[in-house]
Amino acid sequence: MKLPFEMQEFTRINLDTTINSGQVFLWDKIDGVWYGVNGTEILRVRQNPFEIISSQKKPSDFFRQDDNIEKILNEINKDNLVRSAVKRFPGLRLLRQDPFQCYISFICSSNSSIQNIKQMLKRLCHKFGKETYFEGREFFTFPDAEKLTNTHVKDLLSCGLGFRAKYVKEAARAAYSGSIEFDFLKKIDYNSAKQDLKEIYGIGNKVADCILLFSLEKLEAFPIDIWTQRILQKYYSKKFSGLAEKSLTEKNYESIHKKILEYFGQYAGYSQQFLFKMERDLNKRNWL
DNA sequence: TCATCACCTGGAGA
DNA sequence: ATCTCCAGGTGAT
Repeated sequence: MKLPFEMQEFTRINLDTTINSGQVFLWDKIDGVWYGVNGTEILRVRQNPFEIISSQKKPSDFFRQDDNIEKILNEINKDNLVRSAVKRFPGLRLLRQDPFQCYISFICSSNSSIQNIKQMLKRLCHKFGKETYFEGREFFTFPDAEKLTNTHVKDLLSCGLGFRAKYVKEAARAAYSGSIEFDFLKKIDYNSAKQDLKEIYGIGNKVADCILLFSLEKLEAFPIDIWTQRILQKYYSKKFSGLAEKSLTEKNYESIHKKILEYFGQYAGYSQQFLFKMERDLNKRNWL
């Protein structure tokens, strides 16, 4: 009999845990209140009492409050490891991010550290975003595709993007020209959307999965990075018949994902978030 | 198809 | 102080 997660402890969103789980980069806690940039939207979120204030008349459902978390938790609850991760991080949620920001953010994430990624994105906003005032504070929105398309690579370099600058420029152009269209990617199935994303210079399996999971409604996406790989090797090498021990080639990545999906089900991405959070926390060393 | 390697940059550790 | 090493990968041989 599976352990049912139905207590309020698990269904209430925990902001600290969720924001500090490596999904988002442009969030700051000021005087106990979280402020974040989501595309052109600025959010102000308080934990207790729980309150979300958006700069937009029509706020996005950034925190995925429409998710049936009880059902999801029970569905991914396949073994003791996931069970302990869910228990250890009650209130951890996936977020629904602005697709363009998410797309650029994870292109910037390659071979970088979270601290660095935050710096890069902050500078991108400061340099190319719109200055706005919200709740008595100054913010810079995330630049749009047009703005980033029309910027010089050297200006991207000045934001510290390094070799990612050319990726960002090209990716922005693809979004601006319409050769990649997020609303369309939301509608089509996971595999087709992933294939389209991987056409973009600078997007491979891992980055594509992050974009799909965090902004394009593909909850079966299961990004496999160095940490996920470690998790698979440490705890799942038997269940997944040694696949996790091999290097992460194109075919292997796909094969692993297939098994993961069979095992964890349609909400596999949620299981990834819990496992990732747990493994990173285990290895402390201020990873955020 | 697969294994190697270079890659910008900034921060941590030696 | 100065250096090495590495970080949520990807693209090119």
